[in-house]
Amino acid sequence: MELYFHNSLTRRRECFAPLDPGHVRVYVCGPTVYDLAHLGNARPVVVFDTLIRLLRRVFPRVTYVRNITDVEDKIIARAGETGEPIADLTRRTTAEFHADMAALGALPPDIEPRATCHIAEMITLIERLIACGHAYTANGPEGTHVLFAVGSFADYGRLSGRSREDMIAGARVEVAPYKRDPADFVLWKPSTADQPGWDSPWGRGRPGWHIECSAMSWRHLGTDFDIHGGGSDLLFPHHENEIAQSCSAFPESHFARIWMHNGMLRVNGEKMAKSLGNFVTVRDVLAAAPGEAVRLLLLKTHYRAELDFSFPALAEARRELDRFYRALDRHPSRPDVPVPEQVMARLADDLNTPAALAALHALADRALGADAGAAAGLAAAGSLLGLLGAEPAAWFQGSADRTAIEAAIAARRAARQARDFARADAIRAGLAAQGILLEDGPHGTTWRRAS
RNA sequence: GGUCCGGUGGCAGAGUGGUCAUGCAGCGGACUGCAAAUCCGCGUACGUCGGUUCGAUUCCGGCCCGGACCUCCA
Repeated sequence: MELYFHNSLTRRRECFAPLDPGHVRVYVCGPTVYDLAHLGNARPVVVFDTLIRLLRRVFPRVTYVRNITDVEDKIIARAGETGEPIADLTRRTTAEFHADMAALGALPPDIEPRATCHIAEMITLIERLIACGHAYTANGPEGTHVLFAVGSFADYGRLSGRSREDMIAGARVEVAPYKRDPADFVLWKPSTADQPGWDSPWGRGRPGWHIECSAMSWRHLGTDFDIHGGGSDLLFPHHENEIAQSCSAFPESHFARIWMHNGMLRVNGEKMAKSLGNFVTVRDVLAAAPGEAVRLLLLKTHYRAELDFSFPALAEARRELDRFYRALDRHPSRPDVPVPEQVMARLADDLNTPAALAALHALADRALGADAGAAAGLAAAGSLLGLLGAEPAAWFQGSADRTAIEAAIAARRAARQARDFARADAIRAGLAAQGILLEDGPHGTTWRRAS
């Protein structure tokens, strides 16, 4: 099956042809670990998890690398504010990130490199860049910086589609005096005694942000690989700088072939961001709905579009899952079948998850109409999307007090048989007040938690 | 100011040059003691003004509106 993806670099939909059809290699920018993940941080994780699941169905081997940024000025700042040692802060936050992403049904990457474990590779890369004239050292008040010379890379600005003039005209930051060109960016910077630092040819210091991804992708995927992903806000400068560094250090290489960027999560029309204070953490959202509903909410919008988050939308995603699970519940024994063609075709077209979900609804319709094959197809399609992995009973009933509920149902049955409908309805209303809904069917009464 | 993306029915959200998205909500009906669930049916959607075309929501241009990036950001 042929896959097509929108390539940010060419701004076009392209047929996906891996460099090695026997081994697809993907790199996605991971979190900076200094605080709990918010839902915006979770979107690329869920989106690219879904992409990886699709790639694994189509290609024999996939290596998925997603880094952890554990050296960064925000981490230093946070540790300074709270007094928590940096190593503890990054370890704890990484564990919280893992737990939150697992709750959203995201499988771990194959390799999760940490920046602090790749300082040597970064230094090697920076030395190469200096040697071939793409980087230079400059002395500031705190010590020696190494900067990338943007002017030395002819293609700079190609990914983000901006000219050098644009970048200079729009510069809102004060330009450090040691820069030869205002657009030059830091590869290595000096650390004071109380900041984390590593010995280097330029003295004790720490890396700039961008070099780590060039170093880690090189180390784990090689100089050329297939897909590089991340949020659209990383397009510039982060990804632009990665390209400049990697392609300059390895002039014969092309770095990533396809760049995929997910759209931003919004709240009330504005980007969700820590700096705006309008974020909801994954924890907040998980307190309001099961992780699976959160995942579905994220997949209901195409990954490249912006997505406006709201709690009512989350509740709607949960109701949608009720319908899927109801369809599965009709057919308790479901053979393993391939993912239906309709679903595959839609995912193969730039990971069109909303269109694929419409196909899942069509399968649910048929399953509710007693088509067991459709139920099996629905389960298979759900599995590809990282959804519908629970047992319907677990989805509908969760951890409610089964014994008490069944006793109430028995009492209500007796009342109904005596045609005491007032009492029967009172029992039903009492359960409803506890969030338990009853459904009378031809084979007796079943119950579920309200959604 | 520069670069880029988008404006679809009550809401969410795909897609297409010429009968259908889909979901949620709503309304009517069937079923039910009443509900719930399920099933059947319903609602003249494509920001605006021009252009191309036999025909445009879909292509092109202007305008209006929203958002992202240009600084840390998923």
